Formats: sequence, C-alpha cells, structure tokens
Amino acid sequence: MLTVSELSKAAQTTADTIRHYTRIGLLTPLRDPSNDYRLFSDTDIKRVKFILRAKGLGFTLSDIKIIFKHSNDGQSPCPAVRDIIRQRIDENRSRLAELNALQQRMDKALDKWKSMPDGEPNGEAICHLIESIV
Amino acid sequence: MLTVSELSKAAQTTADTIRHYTRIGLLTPLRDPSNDYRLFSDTDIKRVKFILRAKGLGFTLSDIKIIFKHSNDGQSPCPAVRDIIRQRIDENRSRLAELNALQQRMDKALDKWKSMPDGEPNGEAICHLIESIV
DNA sequence: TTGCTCCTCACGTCACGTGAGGTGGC
DNA sequence: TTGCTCCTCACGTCACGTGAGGTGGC
Repeated sequence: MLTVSELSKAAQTTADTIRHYTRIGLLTPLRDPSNDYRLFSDTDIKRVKFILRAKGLGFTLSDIKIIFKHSNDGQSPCPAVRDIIRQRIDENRSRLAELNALQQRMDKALDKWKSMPDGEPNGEAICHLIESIV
Repeated sequence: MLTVSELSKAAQTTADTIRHYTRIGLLTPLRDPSNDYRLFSDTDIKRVKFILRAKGLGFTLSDIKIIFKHSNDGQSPCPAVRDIIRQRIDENRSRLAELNALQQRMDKALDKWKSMPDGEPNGEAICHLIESIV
C-alpha cells in the first residue's frame, strides 16, 4: 500500500495532483482507519500513469473518467477513445488557428508601434497605440 | 445615458459582459436612484470598444485595468502597453509551440491506431491504444 | 395579467495550487 | 519540542455564462 506522496513519486507527479484525482473520483483509495490516510495499490500507479499519458494526448480529465467507466463496466473503451481524440484534434486545430491569427496581429501591432511615439493622455484617446489598430 | 443593453449593442457585445466589466471595476456607471439601473455615458462606449480591441491584441482584463489606471492618473500608458504586449507575444509563442507539439502527438496517435484493433478490457491494460504511445 | 428589461446573488467552467489550521508517530 | 507527512476545508485562477428569484413600467 502506498501513501499519497509515495504514489506521486512512483507516477512522477505531485501529491496535490493525486489528491485532486481522488477528489474527482478518478482514484478511489482505501483509508487507513487509524489516521484516515489514503492507501493506494500498485494498480493505482498504473492508473495515474495512464491518466498522465492520456492528458499528454489531449484527453481531459472528464474524458478519462468516461474511459475508466467503460473499462470498469467491462466494455472496450477503444471506440470512445478514437471518437474523443478526433474531437480534441478538431478543437486543437481551431485553437491553433486562433492563436496563430492572434500572433500575427500582435507582431504587426508591435512592429507598427516602433515608428510611433508614446502619446500623453488626453480626452481623445486612452492609448493611441491600441486605438490605431483596426 | 445608456442602459446595460443599450451600451452592449453600441459596443457590439453582450449585456452580461458589460455587467462583468462593471463588477471588476473596468466600468463605473452611475446608478438611477429610482430603480438602481446602471447608467453609462458616451465615454463608456469608447471604453468598451477599447477593451474589446485590446483583448483582440492579447491583453488580459487585468492588463487593461493597469492601462486605464495609468491613463486616469494622467500618465501615458504607452510604455506599459509596449512592455505588456511583448510579454503576451512571448507567452503566446510558447503556447503555440505546446499546441503544435500536441497536435503532432495526436495526429501520430490517431494514425497509428488505424492499424490497431479495439481491445477488450483485461487486467493488463485500461486501453491499449493509449498505452501503446510513448 | 403579460412581456420586457432591469437587478442581485452565487455557482460552474479546467486542473490543479495554495494557504490555514490541525493530527500522529518518531 | 522539532520535523515530517498526512488530513480537510475553501478560495483563487480567466472571462464570462447561466440559472434563480425578484422588481418596475407599459
């Protein structure tokens, strides 16, 4: 049996993360009756490593909850896993497009501002640099 | 004088957003004593448009608060604006790098999984698709 | 009475991180 | 007593969105 910090070391994460996963039901440790410490099994090491790996592939904790549920119910989680990652890929593509567009706007602005003086505040503008951008 | 929804229309946003900006102190409307409605001025239209424009350049609401503070104190906000956008550009660059790396991992995984069958749950693996990824 | 806009809490989002205050065994 | 690990709240993060429950004038 492992304590919170032992598990966190074995799975290469923090104790607070382990507590968080316990809080939201991704882990269900036993409790030591004498001091209420969480008691994890070796299987929990696998579970945490699985969680971290899935997160690295873009799965959210709630996605992972669904995967665990299928698996606990004796169903193959694989079809769901394929579906979910397709969604996450689409979302990430949109996010990337947004951030790329933002990056261009920022670069353009900073470049334009190089040739502009700092303005003193007046009734007309709050900051003419920002207001000069379309 | 404008109500919440009138201002939101004039500035092309939602009434809830206007209420939010009021809550956090970016806007400080007067109040109608008879019904406690927020009362905005024409200057507030400019302010909200400024907020939306700055957000579009990657400034956070708390950045914008700082800009407003400088401007209200009679100082030019321009030097701060240049500093802040450089930070936001750096942050966005890191974020983009992360998301690009994630996109590659996801694409690679989905591609690899095309040639792999769905596995039935067993004691060994939770989902062998995910566990097959380094 | 109905319909419309306004109001104020206060919670939810995502995945934790961070105090604050307290416990148990060496 | 000191030091270490553990525990449980409960709030903060970012920018709102969303009920729930109530008001005021046509």
